[in-house]
Amino acid sequence: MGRPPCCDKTGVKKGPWTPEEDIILVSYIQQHGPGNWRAVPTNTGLLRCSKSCRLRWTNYLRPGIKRGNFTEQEEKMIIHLQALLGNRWAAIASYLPQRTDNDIKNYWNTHLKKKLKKLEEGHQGNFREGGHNQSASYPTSRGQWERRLQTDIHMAKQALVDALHPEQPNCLSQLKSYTKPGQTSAYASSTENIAKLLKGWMRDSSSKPACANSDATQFSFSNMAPGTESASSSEGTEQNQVNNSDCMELSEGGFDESVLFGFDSFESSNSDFSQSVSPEASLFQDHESKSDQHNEQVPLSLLEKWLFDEGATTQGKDFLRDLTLDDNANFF
DNA sequence: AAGTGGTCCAACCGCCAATCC
DNA sequence: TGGATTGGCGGTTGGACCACT
Repeated sequence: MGRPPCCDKTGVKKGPWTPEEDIILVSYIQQHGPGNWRAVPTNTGLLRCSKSCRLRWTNYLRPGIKRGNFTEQEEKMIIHLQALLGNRWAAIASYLPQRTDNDIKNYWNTHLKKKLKKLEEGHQGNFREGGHNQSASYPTSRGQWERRLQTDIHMAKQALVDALHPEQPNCLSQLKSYTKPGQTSAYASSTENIAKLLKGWMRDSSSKPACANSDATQFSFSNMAPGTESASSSEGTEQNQVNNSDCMELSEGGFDESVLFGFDSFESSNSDFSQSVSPEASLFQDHESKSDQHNEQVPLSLLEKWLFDEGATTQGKDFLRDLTLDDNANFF
């Protein structure tokens, strides 16, 4: 009856992953693609639970993950999606495909919660200083509450529109926002060893015939390439922060990483990566890419559709309907 | 230099719906 | 059909790191 256990509870290694384990996992996924996690520990010999392998892949090794500081736009988007969706980090992450739900959750818990709390306290403090006893957040009468809600919705609407329609920054400006001067990415430093270990192996793999799911598997190293870069140069911490698919021109390496890792096709193809994010996000991405092509932006309708389909709260529906009717008209 | 407290984040834990056999 | 298991998710933890005393 049922399936065999995914892994023995005994003899399962826990704790931080070593570069060697990463290499084993990534090379396995390169050959077989992500999925069937149950088979991963047994087929690779990794002393890890299948769940641990999946988490390591999705949160760290998966291609297309952007490391480093969150941009202002991402921050805004998280704040307002969190307001709309609650702590549904996976759903929120589907709108930020380069970020993992874990990253977003961590960022929310460590940065944004405090930030919003401070703002709220500051807001309340101002009210108290001004002689108001009521909480700014919770006006007592229904009329006040409704006015407050309308104001909040309007503000949220505006900020979400801002977040969804950033002035597309170029790579260098993104680069600046990802990394403070002198800051070293923990990811980069931790993957540096992986990169060193991978360096020779990847060159070999580039000459191997592509396997059936080569799209996905070549991508597997897209987020490792910066480590490779840093391994071969004395600095390059800023480069480590940059999403390679966005900023290939930053590559100064001796070989063409875009060819080696298949960056060119990464964003636009029907890769495993795009399939691995939610259908909504894929739609979203698809429209974003189309928007880029036509220099116009349409993602709001998709956000709206998704929330409607998800059975979002009536408030959310009203908000989005309002958003679509009002601000889209203004915006486009 | 050592101790302390705060911050950050990778990884684990537990729950649950979906899937398998 | 139903129990076992997987895969996905959100919450939480533990340790590394840093600033300050």
